[in-house]
Amino acid sequence: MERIFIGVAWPYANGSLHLGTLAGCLLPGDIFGRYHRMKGNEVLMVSGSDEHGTPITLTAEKEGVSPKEIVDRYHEEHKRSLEDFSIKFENFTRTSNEFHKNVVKKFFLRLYEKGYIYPKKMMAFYCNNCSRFLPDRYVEGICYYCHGKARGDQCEECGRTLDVNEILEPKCKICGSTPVLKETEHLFFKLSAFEKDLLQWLNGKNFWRDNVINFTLNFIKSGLKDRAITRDIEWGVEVPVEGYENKRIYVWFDAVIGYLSASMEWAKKKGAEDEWEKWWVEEARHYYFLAKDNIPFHTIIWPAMLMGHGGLNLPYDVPANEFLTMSGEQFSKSRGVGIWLPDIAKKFDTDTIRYYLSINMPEKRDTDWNWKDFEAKVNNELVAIYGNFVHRVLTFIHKNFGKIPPYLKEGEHDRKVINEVIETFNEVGEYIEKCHFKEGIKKVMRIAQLGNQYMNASEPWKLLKEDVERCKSVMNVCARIVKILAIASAPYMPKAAEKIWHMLGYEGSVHEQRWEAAEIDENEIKMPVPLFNKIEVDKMEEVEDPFGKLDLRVAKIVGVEEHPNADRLYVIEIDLGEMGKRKIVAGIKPWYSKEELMGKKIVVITNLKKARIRGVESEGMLLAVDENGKAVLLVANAKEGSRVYVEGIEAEPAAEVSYEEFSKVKMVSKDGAIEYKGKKLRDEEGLIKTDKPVGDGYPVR
RNA sequence: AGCGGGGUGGGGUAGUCAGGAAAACCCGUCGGGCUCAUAACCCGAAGAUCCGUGGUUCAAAUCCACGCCCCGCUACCA
Repeated sequence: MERIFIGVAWPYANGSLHLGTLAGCLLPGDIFGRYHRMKGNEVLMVSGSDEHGTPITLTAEKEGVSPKEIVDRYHEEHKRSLEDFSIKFENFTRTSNEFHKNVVKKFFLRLYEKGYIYPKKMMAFYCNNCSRFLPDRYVEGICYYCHGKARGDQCEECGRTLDVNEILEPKCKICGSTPVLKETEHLFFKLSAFEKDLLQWLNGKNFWRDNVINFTLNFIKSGLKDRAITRDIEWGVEVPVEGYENKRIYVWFDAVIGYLSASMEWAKKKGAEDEWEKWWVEEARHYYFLAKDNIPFHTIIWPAMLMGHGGLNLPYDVPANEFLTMSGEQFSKSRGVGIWLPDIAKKFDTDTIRYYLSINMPEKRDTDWNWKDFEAKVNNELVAIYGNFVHRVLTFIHKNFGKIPPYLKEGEHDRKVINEVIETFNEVGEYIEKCHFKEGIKKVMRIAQLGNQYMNASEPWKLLKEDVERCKSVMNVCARIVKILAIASAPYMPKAAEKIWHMLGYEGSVHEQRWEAAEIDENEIKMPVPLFNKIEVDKMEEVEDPFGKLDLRVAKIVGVEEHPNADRLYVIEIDLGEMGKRKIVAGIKPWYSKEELMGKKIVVITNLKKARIRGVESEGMLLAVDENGKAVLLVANAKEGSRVYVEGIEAEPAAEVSYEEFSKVKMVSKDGAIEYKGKKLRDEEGLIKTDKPVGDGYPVR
């Protein structure tokens, strides 16, 4: 028997859970946990809602409620989603509860007393208007070096890490006003002190996934910096040090300690207060399930914190996953790309989703959630191979015998088939143990396939008339395969496995069975009901083409002025017919004179988020081909204000699209016209053309 | 910009670290079989310059070099 600790990354309580979290963290953790419980190992699996930090306070302000209300809402919703998707934790708790806060404070103090936490003064942006210090990502400005867009402490253009005084024209992202630099003192965690110990610890981790170990080693080699672990906010865990009453512990620092506090809380609720020590102090293997963006927290920061604390177990393995994408696009709460667990749980049997995410898990690379593929895999694999095998066996037995028949007369292939099934069953377990969940579910399906093949070859429907004893024997073997299938699939599809278990006439729960390829008993069986139904993904589920969100129009240039503070920009007045006139800023001055532009019919995106460009507001953007940095305008034919489109994509313009969304739409030059996904851009009168000849394949911006 | 991961039949993936006969699996397509079962299941076939170029080797998807393309991370999106 072994002790297994399973930590699943804490979902942030600022929104609903989406499929990415399920595919990358919750589901692999759950499969692993369920398997080990069946294996007879002692499992402690914990996680909870991560409820502190600035984003939550901002959401609260936006909605005019308290942060507590926000986190209460999402914590409850998360718990419901976990139940919907059969994710079983020993303890799923939350970071805003007092128990957790106390553990964090104790942990913090211990590091403080051991000298791993020290104070340091620093300069930070303070917004007078919002009356608060601004976290890095809420400051936007211009990079001192390349004059590109700087977000927080980093320039998005040149990638340089910026000091606060290297950000020009800083703006508060919340209110838009200019923040000032103000001195503040924070407590820092001496991460740098752990470099050697971390490297030594990582030395034995050559069994980790390539991406995890390489990324981690590289991260350490590039130098560990001490990080501030307090913030100037009110929402969070109080700092247990005098003079810091107005500050709170930084959210990531408090969240990872949750693994420990949740374990302690579980023991306490159980009435065995010291039992957490069995996992944290005594020998136990610690696994953490998370996605790739979270790697350094679990392979560097948390281990360093544990080392600093002393006497606690470090991670054994961190099988981080890649990302699940949505038709190639990354899930994003801010951009609203994603599928939310509460929504999808209403529409489909959650085991079908667990199946698709298991067989399509982003273990080694990003994988794509594709609705059509989901439909195909559920219908052609899960229903047809797995569901149908169970159903044909059970209905045959129910109809002809009423109970599972005994094994009376040997057939020549029986032994061979059973051995192969058992071998495959064992492989399922081996793969799960190695965290190769995808391979594991494939082996589960292999068991069903073996069953189908055996039944086909044995033709019990013929034997029923010719040789009943042999028929019974064949069905005994089939029933046993069904039973093994139920056990093998229990970690992956807990509800379906349980249904099979009961249909086979067993009492209790399949989840309490031992993980073994057991013999079958002569149970009476109930009227079988199909396990899964075929699904149909209606059009609404499919994400519309991002092109459809753009509102592209023909615009006539009616005025051109020079931009007051920029030498490459024009401020252009355009006429959009019925939509009226408006001003846009365009960087085409080096290539077009004012006279050339006047009266031209061009293509403009009108629902792009308004942007202030060097002090002048631009209400849209003109489209041009970027030929190695040189702009070439697109020219239209139809009257101003009319739509520009490609055939076959329905135009459903969003109220507003961000620049990022726009840049996802990849239009390129081709034969003097513009193509999107191989189709030509056009208006009512004909194709959109380029103003001047341009080579093929250049992007439109 | 730096770093990490990836590019394998029409789609989705395994194989790559330890190089070796026919590049494996699921879906789709085509042909056949069967009828117990949710038009299911079973068998067979077609279909791949394994991103490109060059190199090492008796032998390269696999090792090396260069290049192209996708994704992510860079400390607050799983």
